[in-house]
Amino acid sequence: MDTLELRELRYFVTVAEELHFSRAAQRLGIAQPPLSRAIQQLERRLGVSLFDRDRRGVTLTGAGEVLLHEARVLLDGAAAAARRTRRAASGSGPRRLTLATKAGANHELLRKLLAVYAAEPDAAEVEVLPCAMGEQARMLRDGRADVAFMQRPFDALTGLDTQDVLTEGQVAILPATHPLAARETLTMADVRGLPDLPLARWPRQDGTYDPGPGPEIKDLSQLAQLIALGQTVAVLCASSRTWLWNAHAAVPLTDSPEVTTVLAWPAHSRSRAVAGLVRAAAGL
Amino acid sequence: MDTLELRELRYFVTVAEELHFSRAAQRLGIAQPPLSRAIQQLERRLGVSLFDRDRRGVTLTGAGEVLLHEARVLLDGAAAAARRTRRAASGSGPRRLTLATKAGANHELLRKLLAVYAAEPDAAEVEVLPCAMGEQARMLRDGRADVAFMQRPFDALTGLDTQDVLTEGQVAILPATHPLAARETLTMADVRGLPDLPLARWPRQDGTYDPGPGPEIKDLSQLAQLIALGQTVAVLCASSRTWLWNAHAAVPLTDSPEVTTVLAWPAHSRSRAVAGLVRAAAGL
DNA sequence: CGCTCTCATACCCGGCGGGTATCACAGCGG
DNA sequence: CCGCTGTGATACCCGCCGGGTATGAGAGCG
Repeated sequence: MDTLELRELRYFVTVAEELHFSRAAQRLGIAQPPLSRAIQQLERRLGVSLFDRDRRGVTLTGAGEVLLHEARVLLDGAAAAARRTRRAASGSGPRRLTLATKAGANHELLRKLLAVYAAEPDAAEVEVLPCAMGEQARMLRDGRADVAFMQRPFDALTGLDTQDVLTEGQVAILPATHPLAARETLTMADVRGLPDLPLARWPRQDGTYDPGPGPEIKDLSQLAQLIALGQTVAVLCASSRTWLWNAHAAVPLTDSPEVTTVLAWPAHSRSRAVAGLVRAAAGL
Repeated sequence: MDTLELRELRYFVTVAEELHFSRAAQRLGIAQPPLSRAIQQLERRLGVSLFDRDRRGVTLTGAGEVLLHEARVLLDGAAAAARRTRRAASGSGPRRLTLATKAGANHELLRKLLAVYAAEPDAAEVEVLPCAMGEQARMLRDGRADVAFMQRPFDALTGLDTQDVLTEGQVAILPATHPLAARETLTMADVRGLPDLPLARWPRQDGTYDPGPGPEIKDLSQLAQLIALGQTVAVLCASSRTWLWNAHAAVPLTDSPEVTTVLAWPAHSRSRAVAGLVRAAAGL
């Protein structure tokens, strides 16, 4: 019948990644024949062929590609479900929330939100978990966090629900000694392609960087250091001013897109505590 | 270990719904003892107790509530994954798309979108599937449709990604013979609480209706009929004008919230065809 | 033509998911 | 106070299925 099992999906994903039954079996810690059989069984159940095994190797069919993606989502979801359940049990209970946030971003706003929320009658205890650059989305998706501070349009918000909290412009952060630091405003064209000061590069979702001359940034303290040393410029949202050093200068950009800080949570969350926090955020 | 299995989750959900092991076992078509054992095993695996079994009945623990919700999402996801995989295989392939749309809404816009998309080099064939009121979301979630026309803020878009297509005001649709039909504009206050003409009521997500004097609407043809008969008024987005009868009159509302028609698709979709359609929609 | 590398097939075994019988316990009516 | 009823838990057995090993069947290749 219809009754997919996660074990089969785990097997399938491994084979689809390796495109090689023996290697996949090895990675799974089982022998090759049972793996072949499991995949055949899955194909029979779905009534669909997932791999083309012709001479010279195994390839995914169209349906296989679809299932590969679906299966990954499901497996991640299962791991998240387990984690959320464990967290709900282990002391934390529904009376405790974990909020993930960018390491260096907007403690003012967060403080205000937490203060407003704490005033609610049945407010949960909120644990704030600063995390690396694009890490919040993963935290939410895999169940380690209940809610997160993120930024549109930078962060990938797919599959998350959001509540806008604050919209603001961006500023260029440059060394205080740089000639442009004295200007009242700048344009993107001004900061892009300064021969002496390449624009810093952020990691994309997958952790890679697009090519360019600027340094590859891993976290804010590193960026701050590099700017102070006069080695790079960065473009950040205006509230980044809160953590600037003396050696930094922030100049508003007139033509950069606006950045909206949002509170984000997994689309299917039904936690009362999250709902309360969102209500508080909506009222800011 | 960590290795949840869907069979266990199915069992768990059934017990959680029945709050009674014997009845749950009956519904599952197995005997009670294996079911008890399966649940115990699940609890052991998670290291969490999911039910309180004291004298007089079984109740969910906090962690149990969390897992119940997570498990339902996962099981729905698994069913959707199977459906999507089968659809991807059965002829349709990635070269075919199913678009769900409200029965009577905005064929103009849809025609334009389909025309623009069809002009793309590798456009897929699009099958349009008109469906009942709030049905599109379910269609997307359970894998029967790839993409849908929906409306904000009416439809529940949780867990879906969207591309705005058109924003417009709302109009009151009333019998052509009604005194207010001659007015240039109306306000919400005008149409709410007309003694002779109660406002039509739409189903909510769960299929229930909020209380009120007006008739409970199931589909547009029914609504059109009732308005023509002079039995009700409705508030709809401006593009509803396309399907009006002679016996209807549409009068713009000045103070009703704007309605945005959006193209929506499951948050994790990676289909090239969907992406193409979204691109076409973005360019409208 | 064999050698090798693939995945599929054939076959066997042990564990686990399923069943039946029974227990332990709580409420309850006599 | 005592069975009776109905709950979930325990004990035990069985058959199937997931796992293993050995081998087959093609395809490339020296």
